[in-house]
Amino acid sequence: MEKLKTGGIEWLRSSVLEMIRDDGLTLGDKLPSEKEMSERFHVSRPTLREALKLLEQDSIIEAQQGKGRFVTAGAMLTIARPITKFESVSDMVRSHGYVAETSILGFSTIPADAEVAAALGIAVDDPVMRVERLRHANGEPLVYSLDWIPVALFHDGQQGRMDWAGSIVEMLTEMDRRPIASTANISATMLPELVAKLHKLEQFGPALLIEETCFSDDGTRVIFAKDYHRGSAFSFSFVRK
Amino acid sequence: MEKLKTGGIEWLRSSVLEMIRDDGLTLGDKLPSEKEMSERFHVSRPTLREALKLLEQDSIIEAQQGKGRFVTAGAMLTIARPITKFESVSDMVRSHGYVAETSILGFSTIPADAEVAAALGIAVDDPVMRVERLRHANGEPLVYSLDWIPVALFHDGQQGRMDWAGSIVEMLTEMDRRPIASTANISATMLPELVAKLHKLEQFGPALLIEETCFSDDGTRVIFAKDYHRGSAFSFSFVRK
DNA sequence: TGCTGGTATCTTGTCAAACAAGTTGAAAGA
DNA sequence: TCTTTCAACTTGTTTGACAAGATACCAGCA
Repeated sequence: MEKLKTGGIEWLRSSVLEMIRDDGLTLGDKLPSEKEMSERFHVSRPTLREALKLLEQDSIIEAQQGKGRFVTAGAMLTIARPITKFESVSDMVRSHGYVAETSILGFSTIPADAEVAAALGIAVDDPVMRVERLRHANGEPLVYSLDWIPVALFHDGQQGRMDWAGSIVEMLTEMDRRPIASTANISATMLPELVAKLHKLEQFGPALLIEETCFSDDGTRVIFAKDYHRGSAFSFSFVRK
Repeated sequence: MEKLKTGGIEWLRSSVLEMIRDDGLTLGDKLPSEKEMSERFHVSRPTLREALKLLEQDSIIEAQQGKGRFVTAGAMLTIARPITKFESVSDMVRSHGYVAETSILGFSTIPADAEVAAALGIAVDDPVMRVERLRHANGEPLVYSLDWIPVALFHDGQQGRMDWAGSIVEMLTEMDRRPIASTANISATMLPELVAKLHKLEQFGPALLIEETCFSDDGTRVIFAKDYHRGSAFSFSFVRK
């Protein structure tokens, strides 16, 4: 029998999902038996079961010994761009339908304070590059961002030649330090008074503040970011279960 | 050989996690081979693989054919109470360290407007129970909540005898309509002016607004809720990857 | 000595066949 | 008609086998 060249378990997982959709299975409906599905997808039962277990973990299907597998409520709740999907602020702004420009409000190398040091897992007073930026569209401010990046990540003083207007994610990618995940914290606040006054953002209104620490694939913490999203312009979706 | 009486795949999954922790495995370290682990946990290789695939989906481990399985960055980012975990507002407030009281600001049966009808999947003008509540601790307001529940869920006019001061989740549980998941939307805003004025909440400040539609296990939409969390008192964590 | 290539052996990926255990429904018996 | 029994499904688990990629080692050769 031919192998699973098509792309492993992940392909099988989405094949089953596709089957559920195409066959019009809805909540409570019974899936074909493991035997039947393993024949339909040309895989063995153990292999199929690995894929089914993934769907089970997402509460999309449910198994009942002796009876079969059934579509559960999790299948109904899917979200296009959940906040739990890691993406750069630039991509996020784009996905909200804005064509935004980026202004550099300032950047400098400074010693890390206690908060930044703790977030990045470095020592207090270790040097970090601090970048302050504002994204805006049609003259309206959208996101006020603060980013801290450990200077230790840069080679031989290359931080001087950086293009801070672009995506920091892309910049780090070229340095082989692409951030792939983060732990984040979300809250509501006003812009810090000093910031609002300095950059004429008194009309910004309530902001959705996302503080996140980004990790590269080797576990290095590469960015600590505070992004103030203008409340009247942004909202994020997610699934709770 | 004895069966997996201890609790199925989920038990096996956490056993592996526990092993990673106890053996002090960190990022990039190699896990024992499948053969070795299946012997250690007294399960067969296919069964073990089902559990390992779950960890793989969470980016906690990574498999490389011919080399082995390795701990990846996802293992480093775990969060105690992620916002993606479904829980009642009461539990959430408690977990933030508040001993809160609930005040009923009002409740009434009204026809659903377009927004509520769309969220609950019912027709406009279908009757819904609207409950308006405020949670507060030490005289300080914490969460202003609006809940809409389809009247169709109640039997023979029992909505009059309800105890709205308790958790709506618990109430629905007794009606065999326990909400188990939701799709949610988060944004930052101020309290609606009218609400602030009517209930003396002018000092509430910026609020974290979570709008969510809750589902019971049979897929019925049982609650549409708008919860305004006081910005200065709440923040939520989650993992992005 | 130093390099090359093959081989044995480790790993994960997949498959086939079998049995255990829970569920269901129909046939057999009272 | 009602009850019991049993055969046939289902998922859960095990065993054994082979394929394919990675690695270490060792013999052979220049």
